[in-house]
Amino acid sequence: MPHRSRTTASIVRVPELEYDVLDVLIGYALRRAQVALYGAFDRATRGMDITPPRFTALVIVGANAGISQSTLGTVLGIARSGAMMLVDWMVERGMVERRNCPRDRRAWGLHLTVRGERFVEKMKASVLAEDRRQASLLSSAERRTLLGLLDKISVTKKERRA
Amino acid sequence: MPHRSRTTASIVRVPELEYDVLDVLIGYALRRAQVALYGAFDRATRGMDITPPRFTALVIVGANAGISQSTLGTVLGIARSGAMMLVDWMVERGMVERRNCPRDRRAWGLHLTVRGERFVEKMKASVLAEDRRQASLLSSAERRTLLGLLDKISVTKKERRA
DNA sequence: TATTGTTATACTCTATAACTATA
DNA sequence: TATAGTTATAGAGTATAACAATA
Repeated sequence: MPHRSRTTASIVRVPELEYDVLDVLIGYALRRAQVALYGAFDRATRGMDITPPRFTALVIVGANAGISQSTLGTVLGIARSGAMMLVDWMVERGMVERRNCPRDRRAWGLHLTVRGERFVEKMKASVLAEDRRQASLLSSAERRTLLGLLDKISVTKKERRA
Repeated sequence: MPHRSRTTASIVRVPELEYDVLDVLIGYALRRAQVALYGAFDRATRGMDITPPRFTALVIVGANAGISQSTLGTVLGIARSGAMMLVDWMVERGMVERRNCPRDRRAWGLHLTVRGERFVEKMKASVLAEDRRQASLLSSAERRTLLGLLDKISVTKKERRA
């Protein structure tokens, strides 16, 4: 399940066309909405060289100092090898440090550097503002409703069984 | 903006972790929901060698006989070259035919074959059923509300200016 | 045995740029 | 000039499999 690239794509609704079953599929409606929100994300992070997985990784490390690479991968829904490359990227840019983990000598404990903390704050503020701007097409009540409904359907089959 | 691969990924919510700003971002909630719906899509199309772009392309061609490759690309939000490879794939499997376009001799008119029509019907029924099953975590009123809210935020900046 | 991090490799989807035929 | 289709190339993101160190 690859993540989206930097390029701002757009799904244009062509009025003359029939969309058939696509008009009633929650999955397709989600994709259209996500493309629009990715546009907002792109504007918010322009010039920062940030992608959605990088954003998520930085926020998670910032809020969970000492987290391991494997756990980070689980949160992002990617394999260990991918999490590692993501961490490499953050380390190369001086935003994250790998420190020894006292409890498990196999694992690294990930921590934001001071530079990383500054960057994460700036990035979060910018993304949050653009997300709100895009979502300003909704009232705040509608926004809460949307978050609630999305949360309800975000359950995987595995979790439902558990 | 690459599409998702076949592998059913999963974003696991780790209860011990702080999610910080991710909990209030519409964009992140959309991504989680989309991952769950992709799981449903995967189950629905297991063994069919179908991906979301292939599904969308087949449905659109089926509902819009004679459509050109470029228009198809616009609907999917991908470049012409990508639309072409998608059409190659459908043609190789005997689902779609490229016919000469009477109005514009540069373009192809795309049409489903009889085999393609049968396949599309089967595929649509299966995907719709799984989408409903996943969305059955919602009442039908909630489902309509969700579709409406998603539609509201699916407007790109370009469209808003227009 | 199972798990963490690592490395190497391969695959999918998409973009870009250049070419041709037609508009 | 601009657009439709084509071709070739490159890049991002992810998966898988295997290995060493540790649990």
